[in-house]
Amino acid sequence: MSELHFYNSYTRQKEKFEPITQGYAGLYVCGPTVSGESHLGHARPYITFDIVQRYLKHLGYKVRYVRNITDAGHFEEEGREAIDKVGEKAKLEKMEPMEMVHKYTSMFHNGMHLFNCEEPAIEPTATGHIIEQITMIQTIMEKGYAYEVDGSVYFDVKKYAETYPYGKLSGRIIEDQLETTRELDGQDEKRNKVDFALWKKAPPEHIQRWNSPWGEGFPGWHIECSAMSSKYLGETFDIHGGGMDLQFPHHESEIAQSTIAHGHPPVRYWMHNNMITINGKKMGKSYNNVIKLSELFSGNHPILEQAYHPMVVRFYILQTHYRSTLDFSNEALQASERALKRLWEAYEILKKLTHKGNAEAEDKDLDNKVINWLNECTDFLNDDFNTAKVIANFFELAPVINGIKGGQVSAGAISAQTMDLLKSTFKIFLEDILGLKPLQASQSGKLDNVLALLIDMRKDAKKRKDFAASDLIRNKLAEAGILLKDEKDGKVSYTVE
RNA sequence: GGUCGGAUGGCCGAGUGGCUAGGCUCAGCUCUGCAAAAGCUGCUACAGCGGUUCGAAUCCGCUUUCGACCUCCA
Repeated sequence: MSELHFYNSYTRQKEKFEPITQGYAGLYVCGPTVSGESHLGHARPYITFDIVQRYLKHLGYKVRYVRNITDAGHFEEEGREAIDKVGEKAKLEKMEPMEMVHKYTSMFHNGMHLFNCEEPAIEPTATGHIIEQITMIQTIMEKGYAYEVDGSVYFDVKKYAETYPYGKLSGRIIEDQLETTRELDGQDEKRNKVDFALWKKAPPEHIQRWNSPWGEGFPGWHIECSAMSSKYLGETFDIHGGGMDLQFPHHESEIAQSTIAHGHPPVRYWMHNNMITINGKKMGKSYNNVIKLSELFSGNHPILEQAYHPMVVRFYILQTHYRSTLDFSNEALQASERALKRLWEAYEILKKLTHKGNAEAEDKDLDNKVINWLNECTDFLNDDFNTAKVIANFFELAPVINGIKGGQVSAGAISAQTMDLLKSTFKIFLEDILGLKPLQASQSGKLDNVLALLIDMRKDAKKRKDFAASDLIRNKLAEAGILLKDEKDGKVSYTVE
């Protein structure tokens, strides 16, 4: 595809991306609730939408990427008592809510940094936008779609559904929702089970509380995203992203709130990433099967056979299309680790490769293949961000690069121009768009010098046919995580584990 | 129970009507003092049963089976 198309969850089909304002793209992604540490499952949306954001920029759009931090009390919609997740956890940890929120926000940021996810342009917090949320709730009340009961305010979904397509995004039928209602013995303040809270009265023990026209309380979960996205991206913006599990009720509610408050739907394109599963089950708090990011990176978890580098995890996620489920296993991660190492080494070799021979390609057939593999990468991303296919093509190219270096492929097989294209495309796709980095930082010159000495000593030993000595050097270095490789031309290179 | 989505080779995973992705593993070969790395070659799969079609992993139906959402969830 020559233009960007991607799957719109709202219409359930792939659509061509046409921004509201030519040259600009607004992207809102539901961020983390910072009442706990992020886990592997959380990594997926942020890596997925990092690609979206990076690719839009690559296409020349000026992107405003907004990702919120939920630092105000979520509460259980159907529970009889409002449970403030942030406040409850803070009490458990004997911390001020803000202290705890700061702690987990920092950890989240650190994780994102390790994954090489670019920072959003704006990262608004729910607690920083209480006024905006109250204002929006008031607007909805004025329009007659919300009602107050004893200090809490609820959105009237039943009334909304009479005029608007409630349930379209998540494929739900309002009547079913109403019928399957199991009333909670009249203790429920809501007119209908389907109604959701916009504002919740704070019980006395509740830590996080703000003044409002309805008394002290705290905002509902859904309203923060509506208030903040419209504030920073406008009443209608281009793309809203998040995990599939947020489709209902979160995103459905966002649509309802914004539609009433602003008179039209808020979002042009909805995007949802699929879940990461573990043994076929979604990774999530309620399943007790989460692997926290710190555990993943340290290997400190019963399920983990080893530590996994953040880039390996990123690569592993990108090898699967974002709308497919992705099952965690040590085997899969380890395969990704080997694959990434091989690919990256080919890239390092490519950087040092200089074109030899005629400017014209000696092997026209190969030259055309290479050009085609490179050009296809754009088509793949244009077709619903298919990073899996992009990566597959780079694995087609790796043997060509290694072959040129190893002499199996003639140095002038591809044209000088193709060589340049190869180099620039690797850089643009691997680094800029896929956001990959080498597994370890480049080594200091000091290590180079030390190794040069050892390599020389080993060379001498080999000359004397003292293989015991040469193998000793190689084996000891290998134990230390430094692998020597004897190149064809007599040179010796090394890689550090 | 309702709604929706899957089931692809030893493992992971692309793929929507013909041109049999890719990765990892495994085996053989080349290179090497031996290795490692790299290269080459091989392993040809689409849950089952029907149907549509000249032709289906890909479309339709049924069956089996797994999962997601319906409550907080990325």
